[in-house]
Amino acid sequence: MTSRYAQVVVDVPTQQTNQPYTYLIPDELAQRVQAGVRVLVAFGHRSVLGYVVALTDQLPEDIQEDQVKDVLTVLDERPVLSTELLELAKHLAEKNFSYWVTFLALMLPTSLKASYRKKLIAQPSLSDADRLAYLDGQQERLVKMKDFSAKGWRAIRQLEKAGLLKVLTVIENQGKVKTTTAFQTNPDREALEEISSSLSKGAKQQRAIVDFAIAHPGQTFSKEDWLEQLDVSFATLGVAAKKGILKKVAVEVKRRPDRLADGQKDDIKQLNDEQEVAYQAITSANDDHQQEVFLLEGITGSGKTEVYLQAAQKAIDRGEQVLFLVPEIALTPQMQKRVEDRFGDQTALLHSGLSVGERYDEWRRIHEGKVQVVVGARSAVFAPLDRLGLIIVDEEHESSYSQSENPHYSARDVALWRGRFHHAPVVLGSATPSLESRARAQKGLYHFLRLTKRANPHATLPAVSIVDMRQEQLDRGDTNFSSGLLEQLKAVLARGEQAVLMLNRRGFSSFVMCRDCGFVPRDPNCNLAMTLHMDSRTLKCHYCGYQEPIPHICPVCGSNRIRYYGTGTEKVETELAALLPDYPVIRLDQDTTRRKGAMAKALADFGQKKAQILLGTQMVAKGLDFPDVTLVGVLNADTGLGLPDFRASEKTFQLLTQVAGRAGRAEHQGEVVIQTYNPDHYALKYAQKHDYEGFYRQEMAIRHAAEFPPYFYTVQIQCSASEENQVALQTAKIAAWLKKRLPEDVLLLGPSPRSIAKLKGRFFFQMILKMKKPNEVDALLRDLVDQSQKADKDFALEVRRDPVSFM
DNA sequence: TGGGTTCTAAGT
DNA sequence: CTTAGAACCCAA
Repeated sequence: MTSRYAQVVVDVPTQQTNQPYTYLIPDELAQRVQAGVRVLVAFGHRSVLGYVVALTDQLPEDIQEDQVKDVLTVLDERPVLSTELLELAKHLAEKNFSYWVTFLALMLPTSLKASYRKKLIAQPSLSDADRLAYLDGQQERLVKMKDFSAKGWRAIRQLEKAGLLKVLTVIENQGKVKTTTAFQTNPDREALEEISSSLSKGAKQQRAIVDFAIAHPGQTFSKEDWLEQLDVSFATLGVAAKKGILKKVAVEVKRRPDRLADGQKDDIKQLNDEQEVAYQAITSANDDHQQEVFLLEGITGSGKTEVYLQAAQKAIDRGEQVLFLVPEIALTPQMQKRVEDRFGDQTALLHSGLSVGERYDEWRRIHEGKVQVVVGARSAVFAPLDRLGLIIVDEEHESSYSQSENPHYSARDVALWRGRFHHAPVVLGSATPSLESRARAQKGLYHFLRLTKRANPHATLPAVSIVDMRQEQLDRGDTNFSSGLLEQLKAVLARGEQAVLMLNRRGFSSFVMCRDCGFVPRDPNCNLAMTLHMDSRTLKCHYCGYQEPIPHICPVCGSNRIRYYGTGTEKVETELAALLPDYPVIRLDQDTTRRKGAMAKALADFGQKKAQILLGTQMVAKGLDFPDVTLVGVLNADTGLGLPDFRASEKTFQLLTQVAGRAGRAEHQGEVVIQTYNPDHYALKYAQKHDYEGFYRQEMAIRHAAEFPPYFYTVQIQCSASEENQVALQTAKIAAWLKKRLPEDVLLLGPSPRSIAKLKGRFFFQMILKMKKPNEVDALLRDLVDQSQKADKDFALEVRRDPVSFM
């Protein structure tokens, strides 16, 4: 029994259209209209793409039968979105102050997104002049909206009204299927034998083809296979096709992203007792089909990956699928390789580095159910898997899991949602869990698992030393290399081992620091590092807007060496070349890795020991595993601490722990040198001792006292416009409007300008709300978003729940 | 979002 | 009085 109506969410991302509309399903489309297919529907005075979110036999109460229009066409043979994803999109739109349709579109590969075209068709009485002007002299023409001005379109509508022209809306399906030429053998044996007998004696190749065809009746082989198997040319195959021995056919080939697997099976490693406990816990949760979330806290090198992979294998063995999320796939090539080695062709890869075609094909392999494991970055969390049995979120603390542009969402939260939906266990893994997750484990909301030993029993944790750069500067002047680090570096190089040097350059933010005592000016209200604004010659707090002039003398020690802090990899490279002229350096930063594949090449070169020194930004901290690296140097641990963000200590601790984990992963003892102007900072002290738990306790106490997450929830309201006065004024108005309506226990901080007040010709202001209960102000914020949308066009407002950074 | 309607200011 | 552009509104 088919339904009468379809509930359709139309591709018009606005507040007043953020709801399903009811359309009549015409009889001839009854079989094809299902929940999750894309359709073309008439909407207002035009045709738009829509997503069928449900089928129904009932009309909404306030809608009359005669108001309902027909579904015009169906674009998909089978649903592209499952009921799970339809529901998830709705949930995310509500939670993140966005639109249902925005998330529906986000879940599909770009090639399935709507691309509207107009088809102009000349009618017989159209004048030649008009035909030339609008149709290039053709009978019909496909055009985009922007091909004509408003005036042009008005003229076209006039012609349409006069019956001289027809205008149709077309939706272009951008998903192009790639094909290759193949040849199918004639299944008719008798016909083949007849052809065989008619061949001349000299036609040896044709005879070989016929014999092969008789041996493999009705089978299809790609042209490459033919060329290889029979050693014939493409032209010969063409002749065979003409004779009727073969049939030329087009076969679909799926574009695949580059594989890193080299055909070697990744060995299944013996789990140690801690790994075994974790593995058992995760896989038995899978047995009961109870939804459970695991926080797997394991020091660097403790073999979390092996636990993931074996748990994944178990899920696959019982016919379930695995979703494996990594922060940025380009930065974790070694992880990608291990998954591919272990699971081979059952794996699909999804991330932003793929071409549109590759992405579309990988998505379709998943959609067609040909894949058991999906590895990917943030957006892969929407992979169309319908038998999910395990979700892994590796490095769960990474901020790249949160999308900071519209629509905002956190892939980690989506993973938890999908885990609940499928009753599948979710494993959040990290050496340095986010405080939020660790606190939930503390409360018993997550099952807490710990790996405290390195998986390689011969590998020990590196010895970490902290170098006070204030003293170094006094002794040796302005330098990026302390004598201690330089000495150790020379020793490592002499032994033929390798070193990783990290220059911490997080964000664009700049701040002021005293070179003598390490003092960083902080604002008196929030105790956060203030950001340098050269244009106004002031320091500003980005939470509360407090500002003061740039000091010229350090208020603590009286030194005049208090100034802007920041340095680049290039500068360091030059200094390094002067200090150690005989050793080549591989540089890894945004400049050197912008080109596709440049990163992988640099890492491969380092792996083959073409250079002994790897110098880079934070990206060297992630997931690299080179056995000969025995020294890690952090040139400036402080930059992270100076960020205007309450997470500054947490991020610094995570980064230091992570980069320290690159040293001594095999038999050699590793060493880590951290250079800093704040040698007594607790984040550094705990990183030195490899003590995450200690850091966690101290940081939690600080967050509690300062009323920050995870004790409080935060919402960021960001306003922007092209005129500075305009934003300032509007934001102040909104702040006043909010203050009147906010419940007493919700705190409003700001408004204040962002650290980069002007970006791409727009000015930014922000406000922060702090509250005890997560959803206290949702209705109010929803209201605010609605109103701002209707107001001034130039003025934009974004609401971000639990922002990862307050830059 | 886009297309229609309506309002407004400039053009003949 | 006509016309072009901007502002506003609505959609099953």
